[in-house]
Amino acid sequence: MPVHNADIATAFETIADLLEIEGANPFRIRAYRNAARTFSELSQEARDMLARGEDLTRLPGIGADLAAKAGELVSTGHCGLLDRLRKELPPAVTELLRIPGLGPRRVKALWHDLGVQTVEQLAHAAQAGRIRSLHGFGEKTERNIQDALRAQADQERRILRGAAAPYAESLREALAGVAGVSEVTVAGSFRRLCDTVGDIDLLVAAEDAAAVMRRFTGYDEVVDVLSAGATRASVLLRSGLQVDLRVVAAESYGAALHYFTGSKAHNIAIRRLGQQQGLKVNEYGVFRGRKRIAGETEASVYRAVGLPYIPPELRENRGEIELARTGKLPHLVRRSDLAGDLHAHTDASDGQDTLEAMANAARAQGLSYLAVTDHSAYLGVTHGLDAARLRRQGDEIDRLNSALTDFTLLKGVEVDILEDGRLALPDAVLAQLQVVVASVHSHFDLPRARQTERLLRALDNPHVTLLGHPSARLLGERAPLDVDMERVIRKAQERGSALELNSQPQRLDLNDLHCRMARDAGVPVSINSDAHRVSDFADLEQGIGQARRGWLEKRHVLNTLPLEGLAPLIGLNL
DNA sequence: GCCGTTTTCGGCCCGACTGTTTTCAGTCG
Repeated sequence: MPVHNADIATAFETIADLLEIEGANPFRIRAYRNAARTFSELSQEARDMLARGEDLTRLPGIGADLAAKAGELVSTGHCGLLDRLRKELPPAVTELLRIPGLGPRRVKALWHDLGVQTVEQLAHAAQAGRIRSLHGFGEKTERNIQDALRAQADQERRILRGAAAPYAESLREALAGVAGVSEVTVAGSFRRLCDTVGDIDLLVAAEDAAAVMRRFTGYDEVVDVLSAGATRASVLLRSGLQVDLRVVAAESYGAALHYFTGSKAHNIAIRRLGQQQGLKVNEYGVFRGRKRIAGETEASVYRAVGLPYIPPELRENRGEIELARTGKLPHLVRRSDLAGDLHAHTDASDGQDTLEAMANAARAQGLSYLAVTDHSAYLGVTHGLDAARLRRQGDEIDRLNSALTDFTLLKGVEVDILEDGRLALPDAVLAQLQVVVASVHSHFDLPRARQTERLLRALDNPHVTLLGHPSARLLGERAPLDVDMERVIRKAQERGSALELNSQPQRLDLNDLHCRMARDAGVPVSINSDAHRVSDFADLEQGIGQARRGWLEKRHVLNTLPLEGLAPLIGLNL
């Protein structure tokens, strides 16, 4: 069995968990966690790097020891340290760390003193009232554990950013209405435009924190107050969403916004950077000794540590700080840069609106071209088009184009990629079209080798313009295809094809890391709506957010080109 | 376990809130 980066990351994460419960040096534990992140975000397989004789210690946070352990995992599938830890501690106890309120010390006590290893055993121990007798535990803690177990059972961990937005917005409005409040911002992963969010983080600048706290904990959607102090509180909404609030004075707002936006890894890196310059960075400001030298705005915080402003979408400690230091931050693509859209449906297949309505809606969104890409006939459920219907649709597009000014409809199709990588329409039909989006809509669980070959073969078809929603994931519903994306991107590069960044909130596919891999490989990304109704063009905003997280600039995005610039790249005669 | 414009040793981000304690450890973000 080949060992993938995700396997290495899981091994290191488990080592970190077990070391933590053992009470090891916290910095050693952090080293394992950092390494897990490095491997999980790596754009190429460590296995391949080693095969090429590359040195893993060049990776951030990987020294001689961790490089050797990664090598051991790749060559043997095992890690001596992990095997030893597993003998000393039942690996199931790491599950207990995921329960809010349980950290390493308490997990260790539960296991050592009560023999509790699993979540089930924990529930039983709590039920029987055996936890309250442990040193450092009490009745309240025991009750909190039971509550946490119940909450975990019926709560999805992360939800779509788009689904969280209305809750965030109405809370924001409620708090903005409190007297003395000058600013309210939704921070956290929501502000970093992550595709999903685990909770909502709200930051408020106010003269009177107590009034804000009262309004927050008394908000009518709140079903539980998890904690509430003088400047910080957490609540649970009826929807199951957790919301964290922090209130600061206006003079600290920028520093607090920076702190509360994260990511955690970015914050740590910035604080270390400050530390090296004799500065202390916290949510109240940047301090030299006792003197505050910055904090009113985020820009002032960055300036104080010697950096230009870094947009929230980049704050993941994935190299943005180094780029900022050298003045080489990317100029991220914006919604207004989009000139067209290369993937949309009409009521000819599974869309809701007519060709003409979709054209008008796209134009109203400021776009100058739209590829009409209804489904191919293969999928019965979507009323796919065969050769004859595609021809008739083409005639209608010709008629509309002659009537439209400053706007062009392109003739296209979203053709299914069959199980073996062939396409669901004959080449002769595809050859008549201007835009061919090839997508996977079936056989999602093929083994990695076959799935990868399938996509490579589809890209080998000379008529394919771009690969639609390449991982086929549906957030919260369907895992991404098990596929070697590095090879797929390389193939697209060889073939001169593009990859889609599908803007549907549930897809956002390519993900941020794969966008960056495409960028590095010189493969253009097309940010498409995959609209099925006129209102769906609004989703492009989310696609742009994902693209920005993937470091894409205007020049990396295919459909920022005007039609005249796009045409030669996709083999189009205007 | 990593790392170096001050270090090859001795540091490693920083503060709020809770509960169990009687001054603070544990957890979280």
